[in-house]
Amino acid sequence: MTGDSRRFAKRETIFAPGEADGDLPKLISGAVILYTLFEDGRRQVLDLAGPGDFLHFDLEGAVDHYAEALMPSEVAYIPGPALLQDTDGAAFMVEQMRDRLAIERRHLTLLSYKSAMDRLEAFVKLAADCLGHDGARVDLPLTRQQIADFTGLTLETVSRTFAQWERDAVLTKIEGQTYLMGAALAA
Amino acid sequence: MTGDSRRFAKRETIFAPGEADGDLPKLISGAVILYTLFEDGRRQVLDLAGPGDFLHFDLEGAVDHYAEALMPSEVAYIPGPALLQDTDGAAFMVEQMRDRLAIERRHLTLLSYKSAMDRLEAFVKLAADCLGHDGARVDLPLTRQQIADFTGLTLETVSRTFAQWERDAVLTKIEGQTYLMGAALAA
DNA sequence: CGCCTCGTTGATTGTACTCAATGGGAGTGG
DNA sequence: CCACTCCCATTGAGTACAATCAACGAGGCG
Repeated sequence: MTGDSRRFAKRETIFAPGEADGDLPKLISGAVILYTLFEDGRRQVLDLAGPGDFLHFDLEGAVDHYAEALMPSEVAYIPGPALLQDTDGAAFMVEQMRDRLAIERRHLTLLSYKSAMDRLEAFVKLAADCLGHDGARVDLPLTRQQIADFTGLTLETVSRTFAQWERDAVLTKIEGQTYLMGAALAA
Repeated sequence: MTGDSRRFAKRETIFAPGEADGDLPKLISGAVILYTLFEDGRRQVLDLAGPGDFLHFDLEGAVDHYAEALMPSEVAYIPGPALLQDTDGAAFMVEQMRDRLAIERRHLTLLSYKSAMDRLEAFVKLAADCLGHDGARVDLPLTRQQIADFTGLTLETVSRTFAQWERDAVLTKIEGQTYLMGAALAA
């Protein structure tokens, strides 16, 4: 079930729309952001992927989004058609897709919130679940712009809200991109 | 591949969270809305389903959303585990899930738009694709509140935008819930 | 008729967007 | 080492747009 694998540097593009060759890219380690690009240059982040997640499920058709490494990452390429031949493999793939669907729906729910704070609270929790966290410690290897593109806000609003949270000790920057979630967020 | 089937009246609940029995509900005819309910009573519409769509993919685990008929609908129950045993069946299911994922991502994109008009324009197109349309004629068997819950707006904003569109002949109400999309929307 | 749900329209307010300027850190080259 | 640049982040001021609160209208049904 393991196939070829490749390593990607931070900020490197793993694939772009239109590329698909029957192999399914599965993230072994690192973190990846999936997004689409509009004509006007705006980006919409579709998903975050952590170790174990598939980056797309297109066996043959054209993928319609970009994948970019948020940190040094390793990607394995699983032969898709072979996976489907096997009953256990098919069940595994269905389970993976169901998990993705559930994540997308949490993302949908996030975007339905009308206030910036509600959205960002949901974002931090979702990112923690997608990318992994150590208790109340979370890594957010995203730029403010990427967080904005994930939450449907502007980078300024994201910046202001995080600043407010730091003042209120809801979220504390430990160092770099690692934060400590306060009681209000840890739930 | 066909199993039992059941008919549901308009506004009837097809299933609620927590119910799942290994059979996959597939919509034969009609239209269905999938949504979640928050503690505060707010609803978030997750998806619209038309003929041929599965209403969930949970073989055993608990479903986490509601399904409600938007019009008289018929639902077939496909034995899920049996479907997975078969190679063609598994491929079919994977394809269905991939389509759902694509729809959810369009929905995500819709919710990332900041203006009410952009969101509702994307909504009308998405609903047309999900529920079917006859050229520029589209049926929107949703209440204003349901459209609001789909787009993350309020029912007042939806009402105002539709009124504006009727004045500008962007969207014309033919009768009841059937509308005619103008050039601006037909794209 | 009275009741209820759904939809429309109006007036006001608040929040996040927009435009704009400044600050800070990483990397490069003299 | 310092000057320079570039990118990302922060902060400020003003504004626009949708949310909110509220009243009213239209249709369906017992």
